Amino acid sequence: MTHPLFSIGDLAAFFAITPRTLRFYESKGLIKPKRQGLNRVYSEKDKLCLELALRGKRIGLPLDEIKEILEMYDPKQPDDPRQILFLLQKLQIKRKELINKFSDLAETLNAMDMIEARALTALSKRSGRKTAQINLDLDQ
Amino acid sequence: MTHPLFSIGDLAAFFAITPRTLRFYESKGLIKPKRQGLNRVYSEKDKLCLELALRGKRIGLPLDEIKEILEMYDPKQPDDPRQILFLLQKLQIKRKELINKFSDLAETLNAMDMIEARALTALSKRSGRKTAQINLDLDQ
DNA sequence: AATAAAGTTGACGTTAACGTAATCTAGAAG
DNA sequence: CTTCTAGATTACGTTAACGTCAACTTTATT
Repeated sequence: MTHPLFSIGDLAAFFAITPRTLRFYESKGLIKPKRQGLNRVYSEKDKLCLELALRGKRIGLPLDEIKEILEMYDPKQPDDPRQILFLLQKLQIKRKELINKFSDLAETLNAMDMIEARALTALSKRSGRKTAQINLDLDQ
Repeated sequence: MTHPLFSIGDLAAFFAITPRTLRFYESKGLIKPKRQGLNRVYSEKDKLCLELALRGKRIGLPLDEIKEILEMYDPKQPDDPRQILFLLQKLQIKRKELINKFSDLAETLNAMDMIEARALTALSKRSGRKTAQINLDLDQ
């Protein structure tokens, strides 16, 4: 069961990013692939880290924050209880930030619902019938 | 009931941003304050737009996307049903993007839950008791 | 042996989103 | 009348997150 390894091109293609991005993330300490000679070799774990990182990006987190989260994710658990406590505190803080984003997202979606409702009534006032038809067209 | 008006300094202070940011957003077409002579004068509506914009920023939207959303929000509804339909389509697209962010956020929070669980068990294995105490300290 | 394909390391370029500094103006306060 | 103070404009500076290009190496292919 030797875990699969990936070249920089493989991984870039898989996530639809460029090799440059992978090298850049490495330079920022987000991923630390092994080497075979000069060439980078990515493990399954590196792939997973990258997935987490890209998810972080999609929700608008800067790379240094993503790095912090990845460091917490590191399977090398700290032994010292004081360090664990510190990690738990950081987790709480990050969690609150993310939950705030959650409500910001929810409110933004709410606002868009209102816009849609307004547009739909404006439309039905003009076209009389056909509203149901139009809704069908729009939902997928 | 004359609606309240704000200077650039007022509004900046209210949202804890700088006047520069307000001028910049104006230059990008996000807000269009009136003028008294040279000075910008912000209405309640401008304030609301700004609130939406800042919310958009917090969830990681770029300014040009925020601008698109604000334009949809514009109370000047289009008359032409074709334009309304176009707006509804754009809304659906944006909505899906935001919902994707939602799930990304949820999964990221999930990952953090797993990290926390791991850290908590690692902690309890070491410190035996006291786990409940620690949880109390951390929640809030 | 020569060429193509994929990878490596610099190093400079680019875009977004402001920060910052200089200079200018209009109104308020002493 | 001078002196703040707030705001305006212009313009250059900055940071993050890569893009792009040049020059070189290694491996695979014809």
